Amino acid sequence: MRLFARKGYGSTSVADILQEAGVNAGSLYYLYPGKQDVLLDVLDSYLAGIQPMLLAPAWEGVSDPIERVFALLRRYRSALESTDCTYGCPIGSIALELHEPDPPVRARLAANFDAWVDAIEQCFVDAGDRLPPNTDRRALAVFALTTMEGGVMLSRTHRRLDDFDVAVGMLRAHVELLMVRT
Amino acid sequence: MRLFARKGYGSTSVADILQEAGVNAGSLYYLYPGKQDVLLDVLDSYLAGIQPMLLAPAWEGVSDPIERVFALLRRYRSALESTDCTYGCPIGSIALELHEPDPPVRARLAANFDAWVDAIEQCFVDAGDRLPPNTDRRALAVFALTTMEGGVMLSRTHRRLDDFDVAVGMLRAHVELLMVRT
DNA sequence: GTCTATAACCCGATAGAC
DNA sequence: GTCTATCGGGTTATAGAC
Repeated sequence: MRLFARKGYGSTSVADILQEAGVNAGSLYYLYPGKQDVLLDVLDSYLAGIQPMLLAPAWEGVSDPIERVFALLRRYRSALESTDCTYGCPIGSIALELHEPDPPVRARLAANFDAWVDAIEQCFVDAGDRLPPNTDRRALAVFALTTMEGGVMLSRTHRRLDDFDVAVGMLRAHVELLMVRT
Repeated sequence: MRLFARKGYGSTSVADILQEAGVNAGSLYYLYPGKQDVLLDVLDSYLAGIQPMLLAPAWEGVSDPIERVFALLRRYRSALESTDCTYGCPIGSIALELHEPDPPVRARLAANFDAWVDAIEQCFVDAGDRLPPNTDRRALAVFALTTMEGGVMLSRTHRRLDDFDVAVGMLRAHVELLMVRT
């Protein structure tokens, strides 16, 4: 998980994994048919960890549903900040690294995105009548994800937090415009 | 350019390039010191092509500056549509594929993003007083780029246009909310 | 289950003839 | 300038001892 996040899937060799794990080839291939199955396991772990490893820490002490959206985005900001903007979202990185069909991999990437969007959609649902009644809360959640992923991409490229902050700032402006107009 | 867009940089071998170009190794290495220099040249070509190859066709018959923003986004939608959502923005793909520092590559990716944002910023500037006077037009342009890149990422992963359309729809909603409030 | 050694292959890059 | 042939090294995966 650590290696795929830092170097991507293709640039991580099996030898890298063996060294990082302090294990020899025989052990890995005893557990996994091949390298791709390690990735599948990693992606399953991300999915299983969304609630306990991502949302729970991000939302500690934050009960307001709208603020929870931005508290989650702040987690990604912290990841960028603490790595000098070298990595943000590992799912997004692998998603754009994937060029072959690879259905099992893509299905798990999609499941991760879906779970993320589900959680944020629920925040906007919980916001209730603070948003106009006809608000498409699912669409807002998708928009939050595209904003985060796009912001991470630009910040990683420019090696500065600016673009991420600008994108999230615009998202907040949009949500606040919606709320004002209720 | 074609290969890097379809398969990414790492997954494109020099042999692939030679075959696609109908050329032998000696010729390529006579012109380029190595594979990475081919990428640099490709990225320079993208930059040089932004106006004639991307903006000009997108904006043919579209003079309204706000509509030009969405006409450009429609080009990316077409790219997704005509490839069954297998690729969208080649610059974004390479940007997230890049994990080493690689300053010369990153500088060119950044230059491509900057040129894109510059062009869209100019659209929002040209929109003049249709937007509130204190509108941060640069921020709006960055937001348009993150929306496109995030939308492409999700649509590629899900292999459907939905997420791209939702993200762009939200961006349009935001711009229209701004215009209504003038 | 874990080890070491290695098979089989593909990679980027080079040498040297023409 | 372009060709063919190949070098040296890294890749995933496997074989077989323990």
